[in-house]
Amino acid sequence: MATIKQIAKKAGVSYSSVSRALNNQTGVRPEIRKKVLEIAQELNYHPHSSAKALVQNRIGVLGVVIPRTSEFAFQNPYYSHMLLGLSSVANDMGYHLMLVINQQQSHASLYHSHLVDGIVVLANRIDDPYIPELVRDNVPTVVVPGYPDGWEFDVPSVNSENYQDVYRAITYLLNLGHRDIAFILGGMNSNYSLVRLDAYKAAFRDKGLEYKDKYIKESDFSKTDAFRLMGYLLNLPDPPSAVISINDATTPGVLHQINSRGLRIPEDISVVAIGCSDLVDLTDPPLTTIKVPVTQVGRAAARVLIELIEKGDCRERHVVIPSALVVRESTGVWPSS
Amino acid sequence: MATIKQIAKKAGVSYSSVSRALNNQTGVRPEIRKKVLEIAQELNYHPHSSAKALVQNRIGVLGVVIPRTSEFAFQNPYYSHMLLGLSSVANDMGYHLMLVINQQQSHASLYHSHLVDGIVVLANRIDDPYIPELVRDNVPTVVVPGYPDGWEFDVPSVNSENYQDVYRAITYLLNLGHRDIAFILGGMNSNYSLVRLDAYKAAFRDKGLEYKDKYIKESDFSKTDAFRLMGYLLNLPDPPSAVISINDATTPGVLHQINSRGLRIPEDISVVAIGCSDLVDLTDPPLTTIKVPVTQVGRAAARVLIELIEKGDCRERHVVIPSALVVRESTGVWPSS
DNA sequence: CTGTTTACTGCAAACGTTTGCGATTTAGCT
DNA sequence: AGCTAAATCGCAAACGTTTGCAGTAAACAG
Repeated sequence: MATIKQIAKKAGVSYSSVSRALNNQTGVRPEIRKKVLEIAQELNYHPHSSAKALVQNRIGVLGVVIPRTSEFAFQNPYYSHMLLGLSSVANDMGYHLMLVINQQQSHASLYHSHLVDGIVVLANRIDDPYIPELVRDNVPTVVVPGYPDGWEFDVPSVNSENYQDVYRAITYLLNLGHRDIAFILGGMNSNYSLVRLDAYKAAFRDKGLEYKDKYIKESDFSKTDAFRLMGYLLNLPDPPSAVISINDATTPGVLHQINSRGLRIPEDISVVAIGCSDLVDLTDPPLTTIKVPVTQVGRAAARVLIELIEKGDCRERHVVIPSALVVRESTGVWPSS
Repeated sequence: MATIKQIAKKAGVSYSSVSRALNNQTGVRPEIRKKVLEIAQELNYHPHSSAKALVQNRIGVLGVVIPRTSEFAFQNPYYSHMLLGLSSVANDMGYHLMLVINQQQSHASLYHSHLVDGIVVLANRIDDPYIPELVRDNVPTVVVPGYPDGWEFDVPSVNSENYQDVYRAITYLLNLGHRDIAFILGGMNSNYSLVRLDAYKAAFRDKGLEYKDKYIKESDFSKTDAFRLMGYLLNLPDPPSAVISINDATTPGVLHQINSRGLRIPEDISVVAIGCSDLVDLTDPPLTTIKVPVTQVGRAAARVLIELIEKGDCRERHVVIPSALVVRESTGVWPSS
């Protein structure tokens, strides 16, 4: 492995000059710089990132932590899209990505051992015990999604319009005449579940209507569980006339349950999906969907984190990426006949 | 940030003793060891990984590179499953994961700059220009999937039974009476496409039958393209009676095309899917599937790579993870009436 | 009590960089 | 030519560890 000293010896200059030449800093004669660069090329020189990190106190790596999650949850295309967004910005800004899934120890230790310069926590849970430590220790951190308003501490976050989206979707369904609208949620420690349920309730309230608790079901974010819950709902004496499914993991389960009973969408039941998967287009009929711009969220998260690392602060602590309710053919007026 | 020197000063011992105590090496009095550990705890000490790496010439990170891939290709649950497998073994063995997507420079530079101790290349393409460099420079490397037999160089690899699976599936279809079997492939620079196409052809040949080139279609691994190609196939004067779809990205396109024409599965056309997604269970009818054990492949890849890093060599250079053809209801005898 | 092994301890070098500072050269002006 | 300012250059320290080696103390055997 070639080092700066070897280049220096071969070029007949001191190694501080080599360093300056390689980092194209000022204070080195053009001819020397040229010569150094040539030799570096020839020797296939690559700077030793650890040595560099040691003196500069910066390693150029973003930690991406995905807290303890089940295997089925990780199948969610959410993570792929997010990683793609994070990676693209990180690449452009000269950072690498360290991926940490299901790690059993504190997030902060990654930072304290100088493996990463900052951390983004994906699919953040309200009860994640390690976030307070990140805040206390001043670790550059971005959480996705953010905490509800008025939370006890303030961490930079990136969100899509979780609240507005669901609010719009429910309002839309209410306007179509639906009143018995089921909501297949995830666990209530997920910020997504919390915020989206709030929006669900608010949409009813703002129209002077009552939602019914029995139509609100917490899943474990798996297809299987969504299938089960949807079965329960359809077995009710007064089954819902519409259902909204919280993410790409639950939607297939919901659809499967509906299809397996031979129910027609939207004549017998309207369906609204939330997610980033474009599998929804596959369904028959195409699903009315809250299309979550996950890749964009990932890009923004990387951007904010890098700003946090480099400037020590960020201009916008809570970024919101706009999204949209895409109305397709799985929703219809109620009653339908 | 606490350092070893601070601990040393506080404990009143030399910092070599502290180092030995922390790495529980021999040669330090039990009482001192205890004291050191207490102080380390109290000071929230974390070893500086760069400093460690500098002297030990080992950073404890596996590079996971996903070569230039399109956004839609990365949606494939393949990657999630793989990362889960890699991560679980890496965690257990004390390694971290560096995720590199779509990087524009050579894979080897990651290693040369000491960012990683070794590299696994996912969804390796036959024409990836950076693999030879990894081989030449003796970088600990595992590719998934491997190269075809007799390839010009030999890189450790992990595969599922790509060949056998397709061979079995085609044989199964032939036994059902099918002769016009379409194959929706990916690009022919993908090792998956190459190997699986070989198996397709061999299955025909070994039964003394002829396959027809017109039923073999190369997609770009996208749902959209699969939809288009399936449309083309169904428009033929003699459309295929069965179709096999190469991965989780193409299958939805294939199904969508079939469904949108109101064709019945398996009465009008039999379908075999290849993939790791369990979305296939969602379809009606449930799909006959070559279930690819991607997470296992990921686990094996990490295991081999770590062995390569630590021992300098590995016992088994080409690991094959067994998989299975799961026959469900999307395949039937032909002709069906 | 002496000699020998064993367990512990600390010094200092090494890993490959960056960077402040002083020394030296070069360039620019009169 | 003589003076000043600017550009270039190299020395050496520093970053936080690990580790070989030599030295010291303790334990043990004779």
